[in-house]
Amino acid sequence: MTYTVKEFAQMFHTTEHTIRYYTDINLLPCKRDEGNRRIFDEAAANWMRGITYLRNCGMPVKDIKKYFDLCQLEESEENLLARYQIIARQREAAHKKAAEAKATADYMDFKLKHYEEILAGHIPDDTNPANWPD
Amino acid sequence: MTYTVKEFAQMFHTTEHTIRYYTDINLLPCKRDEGNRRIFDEAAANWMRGITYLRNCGMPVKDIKKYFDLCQLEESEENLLARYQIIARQREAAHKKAAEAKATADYMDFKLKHYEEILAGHIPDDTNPANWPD
DNA sequence: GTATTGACTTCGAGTTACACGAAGCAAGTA
DNA sequence: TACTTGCTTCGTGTAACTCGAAGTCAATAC
Repeated sequence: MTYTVKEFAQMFHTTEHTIRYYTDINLLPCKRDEGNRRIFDEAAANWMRGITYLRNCGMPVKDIKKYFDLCQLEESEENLLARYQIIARQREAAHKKAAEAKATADYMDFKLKHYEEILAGHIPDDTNPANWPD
Repeated sequence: MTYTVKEFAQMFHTTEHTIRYYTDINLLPCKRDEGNRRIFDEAAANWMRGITYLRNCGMPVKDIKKYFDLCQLEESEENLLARYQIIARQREAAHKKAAEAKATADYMDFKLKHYEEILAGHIPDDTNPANWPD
């Protein structure tokens, strides 16, 4: 099973621009068909999945590239440990982000309810941000 | 109670650069002392809290500015409804982000455990991203 | 058989949201 | 008096896209 740029972008909920950008900077490997068009296979999809998760951790593309370079080096205890530490750090970052995102979602729930109260006429419109609660 | 740029940045876990940037683009209001230095008060802190949450929703600073402009306009049913809809949309975005961040954190947990298994010698090193599981 | 359409290509410039560093001023300390 | 600290402005740099122009190529429309 192979995919075009368009299909690949849809699979990962991103844009064709981004996919091309990743291939151009050699972050995402791809082959070409007779017409020089990019084609992606399952292996590329696995790379892309990894990229997506690491980007969601907030990891810069340059660092992801370095990590993938490590993954493709000959295996050694040192190399393995280095990769382990990278993943451990990114796991930490991911949990931090998740907690922050949860707090934001909770606050927005509160905020929306507040607006609904105002709209229902139960409380006055006090939405000027200078008056927002702590 | 008033705050300097440095204090304000620390309060919101950001950088002085960012605080100055926000004041420069008139997103965050601030006064000046006799020495022309920025000073922030509780009202500014409330603004900044709002900015922080809305940024965490993924809202662009330009849109946040527009929202704050609405907040400071004369009150009307139309205005109120417009603000309500903005907040509703951002609440949606926040929940989406939170779910995504949770999924990422879960995946990174799995990934780290996988590495720990490898380090413990229970399974071989199969970390080449081309072999990552679906 | 030509024309048009659609999907891809490259390449260079633009955008957002900061990040950084130089150079300057003002107050406090050695 | 010199130095340090902490701010100031201003202008450039950066990351990760994002967009648009211009070209290629194959398939369908007339």
